Amino acid sequence: MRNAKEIFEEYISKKKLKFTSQRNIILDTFLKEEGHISTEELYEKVAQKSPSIGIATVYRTLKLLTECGLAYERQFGDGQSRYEHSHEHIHHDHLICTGCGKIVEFENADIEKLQNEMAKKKKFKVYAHKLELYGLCHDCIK
Amino acid sequence: MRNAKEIFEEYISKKKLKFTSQRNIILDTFLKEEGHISTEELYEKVAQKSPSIGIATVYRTLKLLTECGLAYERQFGDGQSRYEHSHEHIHHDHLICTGCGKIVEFENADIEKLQNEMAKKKKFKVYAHKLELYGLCHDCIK
DNA sequence: GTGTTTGCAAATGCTTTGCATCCCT
DNA sequence: AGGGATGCAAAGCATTTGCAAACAC
Repeated sequence: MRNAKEIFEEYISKKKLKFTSQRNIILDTFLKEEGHISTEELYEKVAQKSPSIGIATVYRTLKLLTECGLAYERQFGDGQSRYEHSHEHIHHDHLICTGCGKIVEFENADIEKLQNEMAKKKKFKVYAHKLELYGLCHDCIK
Repeated sequence: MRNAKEIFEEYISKKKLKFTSQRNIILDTFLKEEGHISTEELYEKVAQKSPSIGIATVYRTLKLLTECGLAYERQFGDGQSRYEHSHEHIHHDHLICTGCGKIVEFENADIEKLQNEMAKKKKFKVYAHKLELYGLCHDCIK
């Protein structure tokens, strides 16, 4: 299985783009991150290693990572996009606690199967999906 | 079954807010609308009836309608929030064509059942969910 | 009357873009 | 060498907010 950097380099060269040190650092930092990171948060982590990198470059690189399928973009309704890596992860969905903001991931093959059946019925070819359940977690119910 | 205006008036009085002509017009306009309307689009429709209403009031009223459960807020990734009415509609999800932007609604009780089971397993009490399938519609596959 | 709401404009927050310079290839 | 990439600041959007005047109750 190709690793993330190989996928990125392949995408870069196929599009006749350039593999710069900034893109390398941003990719590494992104891959080390678990969970759902915002551009701002990623920028702060990147700036620790390389303070001269501008946030615009982080935005531009995150867009590239999304295009080549290494990152998933998600909007949880807090006014900014959040990203997570798709590589090395099986597909999963999210339970979001509206009390404390906690995000729990889950994965359910039966739901996916039903989704695909539904898409077929509506004559869609589905490439991606988002499923988010909003509610209160165990701690916040009290 | 209470109609939308009753629900809104009830919410307004419970919160000791005021039922103004602007809120009335915005609610009426919103209810006449089918599908997924953005704040800007709703503002334009409202302005046809009552040009003096400002867009800030539309934003504020839409927030109220969301709070009292009459509107659902959705983000389809085009950079703005879109709203649809929840009243008089059974719950449904969306198929979104990334080719032409078409949005098809569907409803599937089996998926909802699985979602609730999953929430229970993770000890969540779920109040809302969003399910969106992204892909190409029949016309765009060609 | 009094506290909320409104319209306006200014402010905010996230994201994108123009441009001169820099740097892969 | 040459075209894409970068950092910066400015621009762009959608959305929110401060405030004085207007209004609902």
